[in-house]
Amino acid sequence: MTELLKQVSIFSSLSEEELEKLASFSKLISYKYGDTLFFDSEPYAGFYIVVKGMVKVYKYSKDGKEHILHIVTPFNTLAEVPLFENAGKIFESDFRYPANCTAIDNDTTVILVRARPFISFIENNAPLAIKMMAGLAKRLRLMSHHLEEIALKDVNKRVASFIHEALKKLSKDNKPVKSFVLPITKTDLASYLGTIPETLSRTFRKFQEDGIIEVEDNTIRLKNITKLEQAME
Amino acid sequence: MTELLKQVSIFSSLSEEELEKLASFSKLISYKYGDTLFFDSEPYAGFYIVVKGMVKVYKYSKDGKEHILHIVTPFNTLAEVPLFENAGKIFESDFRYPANCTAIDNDTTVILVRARPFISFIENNAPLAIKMMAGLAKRLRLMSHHLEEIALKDVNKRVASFIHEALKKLSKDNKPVKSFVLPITKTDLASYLGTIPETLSRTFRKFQEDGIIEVEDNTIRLKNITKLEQAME
DNA sequence: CGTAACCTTGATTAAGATCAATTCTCGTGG
DNA sequence: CCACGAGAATTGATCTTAATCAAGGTTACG
Repeated sequence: MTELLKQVSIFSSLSEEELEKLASFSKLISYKYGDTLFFDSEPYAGFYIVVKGMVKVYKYSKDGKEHILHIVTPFNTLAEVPLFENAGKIFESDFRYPANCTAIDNDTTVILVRARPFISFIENNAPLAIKMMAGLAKRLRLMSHHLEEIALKDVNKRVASFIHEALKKLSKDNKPVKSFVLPITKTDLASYLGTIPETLSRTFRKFQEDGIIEVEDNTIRLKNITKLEQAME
Repeated sequence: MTELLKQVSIFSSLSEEELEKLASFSKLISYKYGDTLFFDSEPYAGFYIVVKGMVKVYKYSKDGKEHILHIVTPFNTLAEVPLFENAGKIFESDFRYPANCTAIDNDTTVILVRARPFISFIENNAPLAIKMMAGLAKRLRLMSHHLEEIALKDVNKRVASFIHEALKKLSKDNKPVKSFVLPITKTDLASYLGTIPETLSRTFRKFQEDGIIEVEDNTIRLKNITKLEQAME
């Protein structure tokens, strides 16, 4: 397991010895598509690192609508919030997971890091604390961006921005990528974008008719970057 | 200034000496209503602590719509995210404020804590790092709650929840509070709730007609808790 | 195969934004 | 001290967006 832990960026500076200590209170677990890692309000055991596959973190509204807060990909962490929120008072407070989490890849593997020993571990390791803080800060920025998208933009703009960002993320070294495969179902994507499958489907169709993109199953191919950028604003 | 710093919960464990060190690279600044502390994308100088008054942190959409991300009240911090996000690489990266921030009280005082010296300061102080992490984690939870509200609830439910939470926050020791004064303009509240003043005004009126609350200027008085709770779900 | 989940398309409806107009308050300057 | 103008709030009429409702088609898996 230490080999896996080493690949997690926040742990990259740990010594072999520290990694083994970390591994000693961690646990490797595998899931299939649709398996649930934890439910909202369930007692908190610790945080997770996805090492393979993918999971979604989401909430339900009272009437059963689902909204995906984020999708977590390999070597990223999730559910660290309760850990730090209660850092000082870990033995007194009963604390719980703040959302639901389910595997959305049929071959998903995660590491569960138990909360209590980890808190002791981090208390003597300021550099690690600062790295984890960077992770939290990044998450905060992503969530603030997500909120901004949902609060300020209509569905067309959200979808256009999503495609634009996805392509940008894949493009490296001045090599623009112009197509990608959706790693999740369109239903989940709709939920992540704060809409419903019907509306997302219509939006994709409209974008095709307008010559912005081409959609074939789960592949999205960019046809006209200028039009895409116009659709974003 | 150390007297003020001492009242900030994350600094509560610092020694007199440490507080003075902190004060040495901090700066007390006063603002009037409408004064802007910083703009989105402006170069990052450091984070702020509100010690008096109130500020709003907000984003603009392309067509000028404003959405308030959060309202910051005395002895809370803001704009710490860039600090940690770049913690390791503070000297290389040009980093910037991620949103706009404006005073919304005519007598607002803040402390600006400069980023670079603070990073060095925290690097040798794991307990402080962990406390700041708790602050970030709490912010993350609040933002996730905010996102949930906006993504999953209609305006009626958002307004009802807002009133319910405001009353709950003020109620202590089994002493239910049944009225409160809005600390911000209704226009700002509308922006925070992801709607517009017209819609908020109509919602308040409907709630009055339904006998849920009474609104007089900026005072909201609860008339029927059961109906309020029904309106929330 | 058969069932269930996913996706698409069409028709309808409802929520809430936009547009427009009026009133009120408050701070500023004549 | 009063007048003026700006921002805030309210109300009404209208319009747009996207959710809901309904149905059919396609794919994947047991």
